[in-house]
Amino acid sequence: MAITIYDIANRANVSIATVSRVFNNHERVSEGTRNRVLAVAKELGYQPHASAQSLARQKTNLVSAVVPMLTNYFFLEVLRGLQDRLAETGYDLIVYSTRTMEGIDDQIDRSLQRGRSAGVLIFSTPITLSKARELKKTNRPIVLVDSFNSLFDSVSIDNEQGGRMATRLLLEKGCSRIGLIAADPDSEPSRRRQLGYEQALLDAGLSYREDLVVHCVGEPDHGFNEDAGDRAMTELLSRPDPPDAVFVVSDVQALGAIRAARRMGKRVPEDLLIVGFDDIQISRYVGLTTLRQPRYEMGRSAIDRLLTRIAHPNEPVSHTVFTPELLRRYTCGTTMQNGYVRPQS
Amino acid sequence: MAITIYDIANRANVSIATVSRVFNNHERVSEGTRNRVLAVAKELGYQPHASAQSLARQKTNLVSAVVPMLTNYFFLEVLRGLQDRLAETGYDLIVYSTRTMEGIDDQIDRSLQRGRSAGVLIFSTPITLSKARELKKTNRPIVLVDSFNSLFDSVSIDNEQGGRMATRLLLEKGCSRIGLIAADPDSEPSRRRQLGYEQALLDAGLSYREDLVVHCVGEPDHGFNEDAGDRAMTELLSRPDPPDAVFVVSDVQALGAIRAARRMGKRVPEDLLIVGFDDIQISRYVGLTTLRQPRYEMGRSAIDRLLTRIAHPNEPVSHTVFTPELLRRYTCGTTMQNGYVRPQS
DNA sequence: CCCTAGCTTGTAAGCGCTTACACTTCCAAG
DNA sequence: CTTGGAAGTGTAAGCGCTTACAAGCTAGGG
Repeated sequence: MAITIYDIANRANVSIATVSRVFNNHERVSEGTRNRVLAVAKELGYQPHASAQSLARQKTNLVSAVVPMLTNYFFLEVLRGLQDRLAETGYDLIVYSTRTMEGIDDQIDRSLQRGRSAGVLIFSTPITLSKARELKKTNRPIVLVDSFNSLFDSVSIDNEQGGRMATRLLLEKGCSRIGLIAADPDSEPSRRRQLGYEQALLDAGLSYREDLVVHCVGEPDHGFNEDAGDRAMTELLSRPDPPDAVFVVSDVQALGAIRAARRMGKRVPEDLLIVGFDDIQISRYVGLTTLRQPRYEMGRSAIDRLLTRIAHPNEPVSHTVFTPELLRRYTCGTTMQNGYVRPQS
Repeated sequence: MAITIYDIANRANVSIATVSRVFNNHERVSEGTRNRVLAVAKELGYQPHASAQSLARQKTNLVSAVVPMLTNYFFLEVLRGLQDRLAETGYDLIVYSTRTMEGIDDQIDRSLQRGRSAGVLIFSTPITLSKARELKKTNRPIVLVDSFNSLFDSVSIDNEQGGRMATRLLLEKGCSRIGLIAADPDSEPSRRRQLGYEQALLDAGLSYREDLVVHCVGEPDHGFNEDAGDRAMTELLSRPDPPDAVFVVSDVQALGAIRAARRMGKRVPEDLLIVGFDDIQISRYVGLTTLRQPRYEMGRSAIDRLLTRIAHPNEPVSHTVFTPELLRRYTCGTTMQNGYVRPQS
């Protein structure tokens, strides 16, 4: 078997307590003993056993992240923020991810298992009321990222504000028939972005026109996919009085929407302005105007919150909200300079 | 404190052994007892303690992945493959990632800690001979992904073959001054791809011309970044007899290379053909001809190997090599149909 | 020379679970 | 009526570590 603290103790002629002390950097160990133990440990290639440690210490140095659709570039960037921050703290990260929203509850339960991790980050997952109560009862440190629930700490983005910013930009550009391509109404971010859209219209004295709005329902990933965007735009453009600009609630959908628009003979941005949301990696290359989420910062911030929560279980719940940043690019009529995207001929 | 197996045992009037049996689906527990225990457990919201379990069982259901540069889209896709396969097995995944190659050895050591995980996947990391011996000595299940070492199981791609395919394509297109933009020579994939390039030239009766080759050295991420590609292309095109086609060993670099070429007045693909490597997500939109790595499959395959290794520690080492797939797109003169990329005006 | 304080180290009791082994019933076969 | 075996359950010994408490030792003060 592998070598344990006992083997070291034997060889170094000390008790296991002393060996443990050496490895935990207790003072109160004489220089001589410490060196002897360290030497033996090195010679034998000793490593403390992680499970035994966390059992005895009554705590673990693992943290979990539950992530739906790891496909999405969004998470990658957030994860990077997490990891960078985590590296500074001595915690390691378990990633629970699922392709679909179906399995997500199981993953959450799993990640919550006692003794597994010190706390859990739950990404982009709307929490039902009953689930929230259930989670609260576990009394485990939990931080919601990219979603909101008053019972838990959260780090998210101001989706409404984003929706407003997008719509306002299109209004400024002189558009009057501003359409909306939303995702599945199940999706909270989508709903909030839509809300922002409606407010901006109202503020501008325009009324909400149902014939300018399409929801992507019954699609995979809550409608957050390219084909859904394509279909939605196709639908929108075949209606009697089609829009002269469209706010699409996500970049992935926007990509499909652009494709559809061009296929149907609309020039973007000459005939039709488009604004997306998320600033996924591709958007820069395609010249898609969009709202950037500070993903990296959100990741760091989320870990910070979680660690604080772990340290102070009873402090009041706190919510961190980031404001998205508007990136004006080609699809809203801004001239391009990056060498990839060219105006249509 | 949290509820333990003892609490359940008390309330259900059985011994802790029986409770344990119930939770481990032992037969030899009468229907009645089982139900009673389950009922009590549910009522009290009991969950077994993960660390205690793995300590007692002498094994864990965690698996680690050590990943350099989580930035890279490459890993995301592989991780997806991993997770999908993992979900079928009951294992969970710890992700160790680093921004740079510096910290990678620490992460490896950390991931290798006893009792932490049942096995480790090491990504895209060249292993020095001494490190290899050291790792071998730990006797832990290890699988190398996207790199090769005869001492360990590995899942990788035939980089040489890929380099050959890329170069041959450019030869077929009638190019005679085929350049190469490589990454840092420290990078094994880059070296191998270059090797393929050289072979293909030789096979075609052409000689290797040093003035057509640029290595990206002293750059972040071993030269695998857009700006490095930009600088390399700038350099290449300002030489006396510049290439009429360039094989760039990675898509990220290729993106920068294209940007530079266009800035310097070269039309791609009219004046200059370009082939990349990796098929990152953007490539499709930009119309970059490239070699696709079957990332998803590699992920699945890697987990399979690791699980096999965990189950049979003494079987001989095995190597799985995938062949890349050539994707002919716009930058090698193929007509585009996807609606994003247009020929230059 | 004794006593005490301060270091250093050891002893042992957990942490929460698994599991070999032992024990008690109960029932069918002899 | 024994007896043997199967079924159901309990006892207790770990798994490898941490840590409160106790004990041994040294040196300095009175």
